[in-house]
Amino acid sequence: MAFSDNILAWFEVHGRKDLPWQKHPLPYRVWVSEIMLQQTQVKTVIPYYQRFMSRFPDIHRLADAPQDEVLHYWSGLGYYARARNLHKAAQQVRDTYKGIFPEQFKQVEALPGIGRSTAGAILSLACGQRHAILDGNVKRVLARYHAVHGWPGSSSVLRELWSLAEAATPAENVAAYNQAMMDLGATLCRRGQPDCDTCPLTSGCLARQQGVQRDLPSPRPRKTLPVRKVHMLLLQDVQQAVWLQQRPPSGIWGGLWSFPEFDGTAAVHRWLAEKGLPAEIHERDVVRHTFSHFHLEITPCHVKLQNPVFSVMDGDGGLWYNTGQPGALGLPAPVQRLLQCLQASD
DNA sequence: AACCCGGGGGT
DNA sequence: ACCCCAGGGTT
Repeated sequence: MAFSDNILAWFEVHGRKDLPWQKHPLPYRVWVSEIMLQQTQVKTVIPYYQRFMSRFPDIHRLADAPQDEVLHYWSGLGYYARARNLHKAAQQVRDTYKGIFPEQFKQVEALPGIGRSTAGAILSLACGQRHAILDGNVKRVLARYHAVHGWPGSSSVLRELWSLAEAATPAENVAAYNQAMMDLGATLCRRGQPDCDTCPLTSGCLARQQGVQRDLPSPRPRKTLPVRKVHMLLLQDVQQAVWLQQRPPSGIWGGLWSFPEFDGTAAVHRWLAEKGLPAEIHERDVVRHTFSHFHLEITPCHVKLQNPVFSVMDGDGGLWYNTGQPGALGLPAPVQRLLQCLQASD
């Protein structure tokens, strides 16, 4: 029995077939789901996907929306470049392809945020074209089945896995096969506790035969993360609105709205003095937020204004954010948490 | 605290 | 070809 027949037979019985993006798998819906699923698990994605699709039901609605609103619907998912690229790509599809998602692999892969695996996933799942995919789940299944050692992020291992993925992809039923591989990796061939006893590939799995399934795929080489410290000014006006500034278009939290940042308390005092604002700062407990490549230690500096602000504090790309009637803006997860702390303490 | 993730961009 | 970057959730 061929590898793919085994997978397909398992999928018939155990595969997930009623995920929101599987009901009417148009390219746009599969595209949005694949971008959300790139760094995020299915369970987390589902509510975001539902909200996103009800606000942006088609490519035109997404392309025509302001970026702030796209980021608003992405807030909390992380990796905001995904949302910025998705938005930009929707505009490219609108302007270059009259709003119709292209069905040529090269054209799909050329869209921002779509690489080889995502292009393959969209065109196989939505259009039935034969393309291999290689997301984290498929990497894990293949690395174990063929006992491929080494970190999948290195170019040699990645090349090997792509070659195995291409070779395993059947000519027929590619959509079911690709979905099945992702499901198998997500539900049975898990990273921590693989359920080899119920796996359809158990007899041919080399890692299982060698008893190394828990060691594959090899983990990424780790470095100790540096710590960056920052002071954030939580400036609250008489109506409890909070001053937020938009971050630069790229980099951490690109395009999202956050508190003004400073190197230390002295810099916060200087900023307040420039604006003629009172200088009574209440430092809160440090909040630690971990990124992939550093820890961020945030010292929240709470300042509550007693008098209405008459000066318009523009020119800073800022706004007064009213938590009672929140606008449609992108907010990073720690900013949302700090805003909730403020509300709770009122 | 360590681990996972698909793609973009710089050198 | 080989780095680094990015943000959450899960274990």
